[in-house]
Amino acid sequence: MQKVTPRSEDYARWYTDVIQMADLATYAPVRGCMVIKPYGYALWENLQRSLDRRFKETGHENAYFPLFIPESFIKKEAEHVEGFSPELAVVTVGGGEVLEEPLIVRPTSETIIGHMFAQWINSYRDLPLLINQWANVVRWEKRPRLFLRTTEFLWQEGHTAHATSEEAEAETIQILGIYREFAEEQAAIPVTPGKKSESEKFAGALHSYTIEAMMGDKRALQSATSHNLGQNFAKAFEIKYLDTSNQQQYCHTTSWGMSTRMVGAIIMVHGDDMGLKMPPRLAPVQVVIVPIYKTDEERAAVMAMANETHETLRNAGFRVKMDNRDGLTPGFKFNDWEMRGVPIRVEIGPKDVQNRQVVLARRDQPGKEGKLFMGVDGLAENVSSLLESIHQSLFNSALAFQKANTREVETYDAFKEAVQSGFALAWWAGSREDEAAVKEETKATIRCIPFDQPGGSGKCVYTGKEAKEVALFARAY
RNA sequence: CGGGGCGUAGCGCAGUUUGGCUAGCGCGCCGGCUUUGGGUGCCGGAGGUCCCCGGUUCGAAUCCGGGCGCCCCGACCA
Repeated sequence: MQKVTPRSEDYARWYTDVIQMADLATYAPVRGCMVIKPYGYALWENLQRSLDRRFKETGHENAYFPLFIPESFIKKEAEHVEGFSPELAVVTVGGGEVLEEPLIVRPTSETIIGHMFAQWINSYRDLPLLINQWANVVRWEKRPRLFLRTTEFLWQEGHTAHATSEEAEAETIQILGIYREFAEEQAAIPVTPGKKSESEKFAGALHSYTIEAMMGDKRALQSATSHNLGQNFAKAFEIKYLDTSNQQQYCHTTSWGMSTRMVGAIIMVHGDDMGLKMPPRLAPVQVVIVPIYKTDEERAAVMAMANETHETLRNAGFRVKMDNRDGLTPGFKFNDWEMRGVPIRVEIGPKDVQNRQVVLARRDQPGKEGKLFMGVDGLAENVSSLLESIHQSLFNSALAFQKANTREVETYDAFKEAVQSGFALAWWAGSREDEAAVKEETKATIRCIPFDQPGGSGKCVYTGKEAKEVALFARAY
């Protein structure tokens, strides 16, 4: 097995190396598409389970809508069609015959779900309608990258309808809170929640909200979005209800999503030159056991204790893997599991059998410093607190990195320097055109207007006009 | 869509300039021995439409023409 390209040498290659060497995914024989391998899919499933639980706890229900959307549906909302038409995959032939109306392979499902909502909603009593679907979508991207932007990707898309503008806004914000909580508490990724600028918002939305995270190369990644669609789609699809005074009213709708892109975030936020670091709460394998022996005699004793340990930890509810592969040296296995990012490795050798102890090695502290001896008694408790501590340490170092590379800037010169490598926080009162000019000159865009504002006012970093809000700028994926 | 690179074993590549013997190497894979507390070593073996089509030639991975595909950088996009 060879080593990954160091991050400092070529970050993009490091990223694709890690994905393939850690066995998360591989290129498919179709341009821009990937095969998610079992280890990568297991991570996605853990992520899915965790998010799904949160959606259900807040009253949402899962459903499933068709992969194909009639072309005319896409065209009903003006901004929506303009935003998405360049990246649509279109089916024109079915069963050997040219279709009367082409079918779009869904790039997102606002339109077809809007069409169904119009039929399902009649009365204020039908509201709110809170639906989520887990699905694949297709966007014909010009420049695909594994997990970050693949032609086909997996995601969840929530779609809700409400009686009032206030309720729709509250839903949009609530969901963003769920995404933030998920990112921080499950994936150990600190994020900046905020509002999208006019030019960055979703095609057809009133407002878009986002959580932005800083990757290991100091670029930003939009990790999830939540949109208040206002009445735009309700009007396009006639989603109406009768209010208590028997008046027809348009609904206020929302949509929100998190995708397999999140896997890319996990790789780029935590990974190092030895490979992945899986956040413990989502890790497909939380603990790997590596038995070490020379003779058959040793093997019998070591395996007995290794199996006992395996069972103890499994019964305690951990995701445990026994690496009893023959013919591979311990050193090889250590490196292999470090590449895969398993948070805790348990080493058991003849010496440990004698002393009724094991060696625990933590992935976030490489080498000897991360190793500690631990008695077999009470192992499960110790593993539990160690996993917690690893989660915290991953989160803390990601947060420290983000803070160290985020600068508050007042002049445009300082701004330009800051966004070369990192985030810049700056007062902003510019127009859409100003934003485009900044992008042209620096490649940086407004990632969001953070919820967390200093208050008061300041001087816009670009126009010099009086500004009431601070924007977060960065180069983004 | 613009620029660059590449297509030869599962993966990474050499060979192509200057056509010629049975198409090689490393990793991985299979078998055996050896080794095992930080990427063991040795021996043997399996594995190929040299991207595709056409042409030139006694002879093409190699030369000529056409096509296809993928990757990277940029523009676009969320």
